[in-house]
Amino acid sequence: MKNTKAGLKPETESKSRLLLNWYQNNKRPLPWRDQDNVYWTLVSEIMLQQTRVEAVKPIFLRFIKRFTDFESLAMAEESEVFFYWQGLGYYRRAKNLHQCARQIVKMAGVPKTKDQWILLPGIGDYTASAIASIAFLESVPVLDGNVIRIATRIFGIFGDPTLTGIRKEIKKRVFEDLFYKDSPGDSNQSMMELGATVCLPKNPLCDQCPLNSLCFAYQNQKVSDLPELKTRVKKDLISLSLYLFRDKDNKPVLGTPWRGYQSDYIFPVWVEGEAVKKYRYAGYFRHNITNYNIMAHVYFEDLEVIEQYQALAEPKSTLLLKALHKAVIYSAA
DNA sequence: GAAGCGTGGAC
DNA sequence: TGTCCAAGCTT
Repeated sequence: MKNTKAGLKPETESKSRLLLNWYQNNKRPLPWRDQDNVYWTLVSEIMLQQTRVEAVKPIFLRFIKRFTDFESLAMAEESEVFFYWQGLGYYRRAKNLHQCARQIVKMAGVPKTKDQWILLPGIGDYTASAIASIAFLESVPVLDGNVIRIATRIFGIFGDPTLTGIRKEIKKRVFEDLFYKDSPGDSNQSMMELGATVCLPKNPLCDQCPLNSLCFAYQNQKVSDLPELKTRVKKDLISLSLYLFRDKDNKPVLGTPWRGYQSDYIFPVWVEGEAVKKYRYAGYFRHNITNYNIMAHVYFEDLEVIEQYQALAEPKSTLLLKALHKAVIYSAA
């Protein structure tokens, strides 16, 4: 009855051990995985917040090539850090990561424990636990979207997982049954890897799951009913005017009179007095962000402002790139 | 506790 | 095309 490399016996082995064994045989090779580089671990964990692995890969490689370590990142200008963040969204993460590097280089040494990491900007319970367990082997479990999904299915935990009570129950069951305390880094990654590659939100690959014979949802036909996530609020469709113009310093600017959105990186604010300028209408496009579906109408001052913008080396949001594209198409026609 | 915060890919 | 959503954090 010895265990083979193909798999352990579900009847006799703990779930945490089964999961760890599955992970060691099935983990994806990732640029930041098994590298013993705290800086890389930090950068990857921040980039992976609410972002898919495939989207992170190329940007991570470019980022660490330009900013090779904490010192290199700390010395950089914020605008250049934003530039290398293009395509990931949530630019506040880049701002906080940059600040992390600047704080860390001033410290006596790199933080080690979860309690130390969580004090840094943009690092919450999940990220602090992930770094401490993966880079320093601190025995602390993580609770992210993947872990919540696999745990609610395996144990049959119903109810909104964002509620404190449900969350505590998930955490308890994970700690008791899924987390392998002697191998915290790999154990945490084993739970997340299962959620990311097998226990998918939709159409999960249950026949490939090492825990299917022990899974409540699979055994009771409840896989598509868990986790019980609350439905999102319906997004408002808004009409928005975007203006490409030069400010008083002759610098190209994207302006909008709308102040309903709280990101001055995505929507630079309207400059008072610009409304008196004459604009040409280039057309419209759709842009969907988390809480709004936007119908954007593009106006531009003249052809020169478009050329100036294209020559500008500063980072451009996707919204700005779309607006520029629309103006270029119009001009060429 | 709930809302706000981006982007690109899958379907 | 629209909808969903992916290794969360902050206020």
